[in-house]
Amino acid sequence: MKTAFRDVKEEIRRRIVQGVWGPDDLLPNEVDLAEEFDCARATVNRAMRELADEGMVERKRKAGTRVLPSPVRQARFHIPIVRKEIEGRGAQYRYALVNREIIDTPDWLRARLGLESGGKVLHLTCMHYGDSSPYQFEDRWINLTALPQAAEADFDTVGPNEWLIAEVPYSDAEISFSALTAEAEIAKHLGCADGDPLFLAERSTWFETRAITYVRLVFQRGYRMTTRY
Amino acid sequence: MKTAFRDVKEEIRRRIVQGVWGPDDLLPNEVDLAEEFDCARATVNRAMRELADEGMVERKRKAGTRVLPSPVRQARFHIPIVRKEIEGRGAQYRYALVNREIIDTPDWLRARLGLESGGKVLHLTCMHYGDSSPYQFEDRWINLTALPQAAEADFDTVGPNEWLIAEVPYSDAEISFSALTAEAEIAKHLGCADGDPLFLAERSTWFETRAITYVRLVFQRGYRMTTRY
DNA sequence: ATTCTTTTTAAGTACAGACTAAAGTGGACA
DNA sequence: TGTCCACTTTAGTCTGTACTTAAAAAGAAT
Repeated sequence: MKTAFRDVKEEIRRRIVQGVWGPDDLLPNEVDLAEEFDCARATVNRAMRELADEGMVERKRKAGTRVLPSPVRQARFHIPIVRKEIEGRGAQYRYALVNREIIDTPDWLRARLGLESGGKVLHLTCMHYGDSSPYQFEDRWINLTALPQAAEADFDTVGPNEWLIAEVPYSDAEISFSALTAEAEIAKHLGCADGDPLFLAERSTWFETRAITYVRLVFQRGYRMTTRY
Repeated sequence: MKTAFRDVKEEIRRRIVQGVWGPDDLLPNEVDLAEEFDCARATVNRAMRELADEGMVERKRKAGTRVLPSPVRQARFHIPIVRKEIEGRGAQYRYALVNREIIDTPDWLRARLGLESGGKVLHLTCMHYGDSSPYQFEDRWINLTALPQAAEADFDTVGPNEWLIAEVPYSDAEISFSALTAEAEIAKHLGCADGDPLFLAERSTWFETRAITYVRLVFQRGYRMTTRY
């Protein structure tokens, strides 16, 4: 008997999985379960709290703990750093800056990041390769009002992602996945056909309400973002 | 002072965000932090454990707790039940069965689900609508060896997803997102143009190592799967 | 110097007890 | 009948103590 709370958690999970406690059923309260499992209430509490975290049960004061009807409500995706992802596959990582410009912040970007009008942004486009074959196209916009030092940074050798990680301590972010069609330029960069369907990840990040960057990551053809749960 | 552990957690998070403790830095140990915050070690432990869960720090016995270099490593996505998602937008949900057939399990499906050869599967295609406009195309395969009762179920009125939730208590799953091109049939169902890029979610589920179902969910044009963290 | 062993340190877990805060329940009252 | 408030139940949290375990560091043996 190594970790009691894990055992309790797995036993409760087992009973839910096997239908002993069906959807919307109310579980026994913590005191009773603690007695049944012969452990402290805190132990049962931890087990059930983690099950609630995972979306398996719902807990409310006084109302008790009940089994949620839908099997799974959430999945965790690990958002990889491109270089690590490529190296993790045993391939050689290569980065290249395609284009760099400083321009007035376009309206669509101001709207997306919630910016005041009038600032400048650094617009970078770059490519990430694995063993010389195109892996990801990066279209990056950095808010120079919040990060003026980005204008001086050397993005010829260091990718903007890694530069930002080192420069900005931490941030809130919004990420979304969707699909898009490769048009001429992206098709050329990614070495796919014009019109191919591509997987797109977009991320906006803020540092304490100040918008930092917005990025569009277009993945190679056939890319799949996968997770188990 | 309502919840001490939350305060501790937010203060630690603040220090990391603001760079007081930078990437790869070692945090003070639990005993010291407990003294600083004037609380029990268990309280600090809970705060740091949750930060570790969120991917902000890494904890190792003896080695202590250190700040992880990359700002965010993971994002949680809520996988919605189609009906709830549509109703949540205030739209009227409608479901329609497009096709139903029972066939020998195709090889690609056996490979994907890790099945023995020889069984039959129920293949369903259906549509989900919100306010009469197409929302999602569902291409569902149910393993009749594991779930023979599916052959008798009435999928004219109940969607396979909701039927499965009620029938199979719980399961492991693998989910992946990618992009695909609308070909004629799907374009017709989803009311988009041939060749449009569409967002695809695929999910395989198992119940205690027995494969239950594989489903391809093709979303309406322009669908975005979004989360904040 | 290298490898093995022991020690030490910091996190991981457990528990009993206590108090808090929601949220149903039911009764008093208008 | 309907509204509101006191009561009760149940999860949420904190504390202090104790013991366990992993792993780094230091020491010992080769």
